Amino acid sequence: MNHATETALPRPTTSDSIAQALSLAIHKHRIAPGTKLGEDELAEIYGVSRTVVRGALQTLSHIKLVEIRRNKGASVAPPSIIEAREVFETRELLEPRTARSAATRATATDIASLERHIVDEHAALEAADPGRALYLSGLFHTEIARIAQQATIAGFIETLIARSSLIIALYWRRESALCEKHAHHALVQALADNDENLAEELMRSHLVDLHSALDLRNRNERTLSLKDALSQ
Amino acid sequence: MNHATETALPRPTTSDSIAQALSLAIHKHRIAPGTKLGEDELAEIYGVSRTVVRGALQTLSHIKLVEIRRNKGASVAPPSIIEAREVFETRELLEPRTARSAATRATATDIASLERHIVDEHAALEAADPGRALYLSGLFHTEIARIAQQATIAGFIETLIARSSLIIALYWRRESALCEKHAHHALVQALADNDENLAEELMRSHLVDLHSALDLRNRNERTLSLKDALSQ
DNA sequence: GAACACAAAATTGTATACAATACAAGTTAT
DNA sequence: ATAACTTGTATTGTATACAATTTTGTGTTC
Repeated sequence: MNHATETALPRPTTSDSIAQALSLAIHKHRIAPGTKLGEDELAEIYGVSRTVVRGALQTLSHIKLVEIRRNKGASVAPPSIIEAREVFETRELLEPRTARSAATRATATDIASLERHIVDEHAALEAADPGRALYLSGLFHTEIARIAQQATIAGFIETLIARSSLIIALYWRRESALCEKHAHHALVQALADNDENLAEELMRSHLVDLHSALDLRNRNERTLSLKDALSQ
Repeated sequence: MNHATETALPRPTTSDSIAQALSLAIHKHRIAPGTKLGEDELAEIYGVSRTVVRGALQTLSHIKLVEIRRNKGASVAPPSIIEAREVFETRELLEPRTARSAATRATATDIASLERHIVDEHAALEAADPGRALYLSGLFHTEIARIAQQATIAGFIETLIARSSLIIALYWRRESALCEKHAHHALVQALADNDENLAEELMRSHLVDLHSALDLRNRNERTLSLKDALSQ
């Protein structure tokens, strides 16, 4: 049914590349929480068998980006308010400490990489592509975790950021702008100066800002759900 | 070649139950790190198709209990020294805080459950079943995370404990005894008294004790040695 | 006897076929 | 008209078949 099949995607061969593609689409808010992810549908879109799609969906379910219910299939996970609180509380526990480690270990190359991220992020905002901006914003945090050289914690943070994307899709208050530009920039400065205390504190307050920009009283029933979102 | 009689098999039907069974066997040190987990072999043992086994292995690889290399198959993960340090550092970051929350929230039922765990643990030790004792010891920590009512962190801790089991298999120093009985008991007491500070501190020192009972300078190759395997 | 080349076997990756379950529509009965 | 039941269709769960890759074994050459 989807004519975009040809133009759709590079050439994902393995489950992981499909998981990656789906993850990206979810991060960029091209697929909304709750959207059904039918196996046949995805198999056709990506030009592979259901076997491969199934592997990808299982991978994504492990990081709680998708929810699989037995005999019911997979759909993009819609985090509850409780889960949303937990995710941000956990981020507030892990990331400041990680930022501190990153400040200790950051090299010139690392700083350059982070600054490039920020430039891209600004470009996406100017191009009125908030989905991409959000995705890059998450990548920024992931990158800091990588710099901290704690692969285990970095992995946890990565899943928390993925879930944050879903949470933002559901609970973000329109009123509050994505005013992170400043926060990220200041953070990079602290890392460049190897100022551990400042980096930790900046990260903490940045996360608190993010957290408080959510409306965790009731869910935004932003509707949507068309699979055409996948035609990159 | 192992025979089906070795591993206990209730009646696993789905991937998850097989993952559970394998996970248990690994926790109990019935399967050593590095052991190859052939798909056909497992499929025959559990009486299911490779499809199902594959799903189980993928699940276990997500929590880093098994390692899957493309076209090479799955084997029980052998954590490196670096990974071992990371895992315990992360536990030392997460679990004391979690114990604090648990102290706040623990109910009489929770305490009873933990005490039952301890009794089982002692029983396993008396029965000279160190594998089961180790498994129950991990379950004790998992249970505390559950009591703390932070499902997200509890999930992280669960995977850390699973990996700890592998780490202990590789790096545990024979000299240091499993002297946790006391530590666990004191911890339960603190939880029962809702003494948050004490619970946090006890958990912290307990983890430090565990950590220091590891020899993280070079890998113990005993579990992989052929002669040991054949001498029994 | 060691090293290389190549063929055979075994194992994993992927696709397809079949079985089981859930969902929707239509029928009948009260 | 509503409720319960039945049947048909769509979707997921599992098994099998085939393709691709790695590993193993053998034979040849130096």
